[in-house]
Amino acid sequence: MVKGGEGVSGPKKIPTFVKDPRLVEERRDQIIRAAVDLFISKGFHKTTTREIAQASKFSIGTLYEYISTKEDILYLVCYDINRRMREGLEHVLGRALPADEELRLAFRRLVEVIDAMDDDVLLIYQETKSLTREAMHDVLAKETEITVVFADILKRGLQEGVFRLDVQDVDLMAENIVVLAEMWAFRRWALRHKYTLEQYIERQTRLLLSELLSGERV
Amino acid sequence: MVKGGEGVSGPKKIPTFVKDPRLVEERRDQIIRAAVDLFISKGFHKTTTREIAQASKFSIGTLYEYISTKEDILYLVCYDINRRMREGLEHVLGRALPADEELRLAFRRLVEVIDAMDDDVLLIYQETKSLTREAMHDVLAKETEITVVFADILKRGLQEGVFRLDVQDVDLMAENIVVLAEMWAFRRWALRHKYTLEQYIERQTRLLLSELLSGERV
Amino acid sequence: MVKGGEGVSGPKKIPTFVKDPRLVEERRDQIIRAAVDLFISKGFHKTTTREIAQASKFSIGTLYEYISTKEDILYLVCYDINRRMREGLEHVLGRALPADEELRLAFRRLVEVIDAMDDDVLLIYQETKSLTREAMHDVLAKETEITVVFADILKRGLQEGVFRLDVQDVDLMAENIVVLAEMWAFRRWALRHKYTLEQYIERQTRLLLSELLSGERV
Amino acid sequence: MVKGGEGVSGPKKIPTFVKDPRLVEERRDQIIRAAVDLFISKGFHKTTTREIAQASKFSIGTLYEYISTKEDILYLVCYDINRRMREGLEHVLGRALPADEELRLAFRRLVEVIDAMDDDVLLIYQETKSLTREAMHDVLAKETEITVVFADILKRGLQEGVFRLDVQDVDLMAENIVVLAEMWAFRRWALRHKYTLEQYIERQTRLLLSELLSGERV
DNA sequence: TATGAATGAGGTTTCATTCAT
DNA sequence: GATGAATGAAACCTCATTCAT
Repeated sequence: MVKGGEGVSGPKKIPTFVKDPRLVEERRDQIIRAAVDLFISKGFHKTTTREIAQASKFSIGTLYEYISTKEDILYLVCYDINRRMREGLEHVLGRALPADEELRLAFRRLVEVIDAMDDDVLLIYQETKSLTREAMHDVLAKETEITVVFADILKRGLQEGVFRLDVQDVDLMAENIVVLAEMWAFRRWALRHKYTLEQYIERQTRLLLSELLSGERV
Repeated sequence: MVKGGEGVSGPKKIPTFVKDPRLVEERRDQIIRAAVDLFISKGFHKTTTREIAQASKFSIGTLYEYISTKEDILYLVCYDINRRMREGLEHVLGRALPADEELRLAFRRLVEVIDAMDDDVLLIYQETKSLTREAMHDVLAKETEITVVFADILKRGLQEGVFRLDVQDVDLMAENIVVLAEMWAFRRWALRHKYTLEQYIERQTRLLLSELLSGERV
Repeated sequence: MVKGGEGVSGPKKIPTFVKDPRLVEERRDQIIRAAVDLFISKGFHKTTTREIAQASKFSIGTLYEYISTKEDILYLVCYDINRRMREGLEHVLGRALPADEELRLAFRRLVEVIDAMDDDVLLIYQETKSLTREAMHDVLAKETEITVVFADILKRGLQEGVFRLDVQDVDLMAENIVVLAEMWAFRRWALRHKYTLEQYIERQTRLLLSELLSGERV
Repeated sequence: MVKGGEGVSGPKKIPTFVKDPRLVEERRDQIIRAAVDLFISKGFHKTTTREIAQASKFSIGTLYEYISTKEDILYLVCYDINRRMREGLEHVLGRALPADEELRLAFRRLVEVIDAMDDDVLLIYQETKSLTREAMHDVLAKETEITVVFADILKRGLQEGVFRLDVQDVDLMAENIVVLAEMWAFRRWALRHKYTLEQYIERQTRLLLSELLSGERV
């Protein structure tokens, strides 16, 4: 028998033997919660499926009812991390604010979210390459959504004349912003003992805006 | 019996059975050259020691005369990558240039070096965590040297009054610069199809200097 | 993940992945039966785990579901040998006999048991030292039980006035008796071509009792 | 080229490339001295030839000039141990003493020698089986010499009417005596914390002679 | 739907021995 | 005679995955 079910938990359909989609989602959440911790502390390759099953509180057999490959679990985990990052950002968007205020707020929020899930962000950086090409694209696409948020703010700021920035640099600038936020996670070994979270946010914001606002001191 | 030789190839002494240090260095270079390619294409965990031996053109037994653990190879590789990055940068330093000129040059050079070894940089980002704590510190220390280069340029620029920058932001700015350079490697999936290397360097340089130079357009 | 099951097969708990204790015991018996023969004919170190798996009629993977180390197998084997020796002796104990009669009977029985499992006894002598300190103590403790049997008989004989023996020599004498029985195994190269089993038992018994019975010829 | 030399170091000729017999003997002594300690502490199988070479203070290549197999080293070691035991005994023989006095003395001496080299005796018990059939016979033959010493004393005691013993039991009794002496080594875990060396010798001697001397208390 | 025992390919590492120098 | 680098078969053990119950 071939796995045919269509448990939905992201763009990529992972085969399952189980018919009830609700059950599939619930179980996969258990798997993700268990696996993310293990991947963080031991890395993907050094984590065994047995360990994941055990931490998920079901048997190895049951685990394989809901996924077909260990790599599927990595996909679920990576996708979920990016989803959580994206959703964490959502919170502060959509309010009717001046572009520079929204940028300030969104950047702060992003760094805060990353701070709260820094191990997860690190995991993404380190293990994404273990995914299939297809799965990797899915994960990166989710990541791109975050960049787009900032690109949109920048564009609006340009239109509103708040930012001083060549229009063709918008995308690059958005990319920079996201990377400088994630850097709080992947360079924490260099940053944590020099700055507090608050200091980091403030200084990066200052540097950033000094670049964007027309010449004035921020 | 414990491996006792002292083949020098970085701060951390890796035990070897072979007594001739010249030979040790030569053979370890072979190992590094072979391993780096394999690690890049398959990842550290999916590369087998046998493959490394084969690609190094000697037997598995010989391989283990020069290292004691597979992880040693990863250490050698990571250390070597950072060394090459650092050395690539060296090239453009020490000329008597104005700080902003030197920064421009150094940044350009760093991105060029990273472009030439982008796979290697990616490798560092992805596999460093597989090292022992001690080995990891060694590797990160080597990486820090690069940041220091930029911090020094920034300090000089401040003293010379060329840069507009709060003195307490120097280190953070240096860190930013290095990350924005390395980003060319680890975000290449997002950047390569938007910018050429030249475009990337120019735009990032522009953004960077607009931040540092006192209000003037660059 | 750590093996956590509790398959009982002696004082020392050997970890297993398998949950059903009945199965664990059954499979370990298979392992013991297969391993003891191999250890006898090739020695512990020259026997490979694959050979043990093969002789146990299951795959190497299955073997490692029931033990965690090759040394565990040696422990199981050694412990089992001592158990069998001890149980073989049990047979003749507990009848209401005069002390000298019981001693005669117990010694005869012990030598017979040892004769039937002489290879096993040799194995104990040769391979016990390959065990961990803890495991070794377990095995030696089991061996001590046999000495205690004889010490008890001697004590009773003293109380009943049957034996002529300094009370402080009881333990040493018991030790001597067991060693002289086991000697039939570990000196067989010197003894087998001079005496039959029956001759050996009779002569040793005679020498022994001439020592213990008060002056009379036996 | 085939090893052809005839370095003499016992009955069994071990091939060597080296012509000078003096050198061969000297070097082999070095090997034996180094190897015996290693075998005692780690066992024969867990000791590597590299370790032996290192402890012998010459290179692995040189080691193989004087032996042809790791097993040869075990042979040299075992043979040497038995030689030393035999020679230790020699010391007290050949004086014109009454048989019972000589027995007393010889037994005491044997236990003392064994006490001084108890690890070595243990080694013999544990590793002899790793020898080739031929080599093993050589080693056991050397051991038999010790038994013969005691058999001779017993025979003389019989002729002189000092001992009460069936003549056909002489060999068995001699064997018993040697085993009870060696037992001080191979049962030391059970004996050492109950008796001092002196107590052990005295008590065993008493038990022994009570068996041999005609009914009198000793 | 859930279980967990069974599988075996394949991973890392060791080490006795050789042989060119 | 001495050296020690090179070899590669083979050792122990792991673990993703299956499938009968």
